[in-house]
Amino acid sequence: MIDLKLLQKDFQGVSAKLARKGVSAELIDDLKRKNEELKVAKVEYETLQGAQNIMSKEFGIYKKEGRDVNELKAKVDANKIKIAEALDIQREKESALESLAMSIPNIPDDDVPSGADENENIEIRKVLMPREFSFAPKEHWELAEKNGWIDFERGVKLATSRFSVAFGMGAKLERALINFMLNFNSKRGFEEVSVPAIVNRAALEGTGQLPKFEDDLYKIHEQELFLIPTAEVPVTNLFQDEILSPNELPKKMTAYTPCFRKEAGAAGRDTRGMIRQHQFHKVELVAITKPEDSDRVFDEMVQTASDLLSALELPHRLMTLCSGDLGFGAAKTVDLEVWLPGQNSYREISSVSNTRDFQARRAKIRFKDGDKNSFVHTLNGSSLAVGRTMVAIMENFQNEDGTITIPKVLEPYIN
RNA sequence: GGAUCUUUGGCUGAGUUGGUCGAUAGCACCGGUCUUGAAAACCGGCGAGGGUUAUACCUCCCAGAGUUCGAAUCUCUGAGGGUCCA
Repeated sequence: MIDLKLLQKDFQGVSAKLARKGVSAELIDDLKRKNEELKVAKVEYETLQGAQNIMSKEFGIYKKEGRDVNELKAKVDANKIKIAEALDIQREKESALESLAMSIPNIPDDDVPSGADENENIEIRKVLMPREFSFAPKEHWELAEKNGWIDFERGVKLATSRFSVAFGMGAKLERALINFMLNFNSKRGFEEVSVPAIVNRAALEGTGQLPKFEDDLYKIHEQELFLIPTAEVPVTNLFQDEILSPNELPKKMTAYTPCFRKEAGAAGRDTRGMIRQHQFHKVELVAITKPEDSDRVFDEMVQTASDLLSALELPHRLMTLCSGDLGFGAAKTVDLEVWLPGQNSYREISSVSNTRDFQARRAKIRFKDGDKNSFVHTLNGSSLAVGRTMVAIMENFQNEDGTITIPKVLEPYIN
């Protein structure tokens, strides 16, 4: 959630920054007005409630002294009606403000380039050059089926489209990658955690998936629970509503979970293969830091993901997302795109974001900052999306006869 | 699934004949005295959000609703936890 105090203080600045993310000035103006209206309503209610408290105390004293309370009771009863009305108004204003505020995205960092969409993202650097093929490289779905690694039809049979099944070496490779990634991240100082893949509404509100993106989530209706779209949700919310001690920061964690996404807005995109599945595996990095440390940890996370790709000998490039391509909660994002020779293009395989205090404010994650309590910064990044890593391995390590060489670092995990 | 108990500030834990209780105490934590330094001891501080220049003031004792002039304390519903019976 954006900082309403900051909005009140610097309306021009905030709305200018949000404009870069495509939020209209009218919306921000509306937010500001709703905030002011709530303040007025609160003062009204609190004044009445204060009077009520005083009268109630008097009432007790009157009783004790045996004085007549009829007149006081009449006053108190009259005031009570006004309080009820004032409270109704306050609640109305409160929910109006909240539902609007919760749907406003985070403010992008000043150094994020302006742009409308992914075409205006800026390349930071390329790491490892794509190999030269002496034959026409195949796409991964062809290789996957040919080697018997992935069965797309049976996934559809079991569930619906965009589900698949891994067999034999395909399944082994998946498991090897998860283990390799977790170990790699652990060595970089990220503590391994294992978390639920089902969470409640509060958790998803905390990280920003709700209330706005409910259509993208699988929901268990009878219990108001949701399948997680990313481990970012449970891991970040681990500290929801907590005040952390400064000496336990930064908290750096890594978690493997399955992820579930409806991909509601992606009809027709990547319908073949395993680039865009409803269920996929991912190893995630999450960090909780003091505000002054988040830039440093952000770089660390980007570097970790990039090094992971390098260890797997996968050519990739780093992209700074422009303002228009930035996710809802992100102030800054670097995407890692892996080279796919079969598709002859770079495709996203990891996305590292700094949300600053946006999620912390929603999830109420704070730390003792001297004598006051301040919001932490939260960061998240994939390292990596397992399915897409398998795609990258298949396409980059394919041989002319359609067989696939396993990257050296994974050998100990396969055998 | 049935019965019963329970849910208080980081933790433990008072408070349940409704009214100076937003709340006792211990531990932890922070500051100080003492010490070469540390420990112990002693002194002081110590829940959160809003609001204010700062006070005042308002809200929060699992969540929600109710009774009452007034609820941590009473009633109902729900959620979590314990125990017993299935």
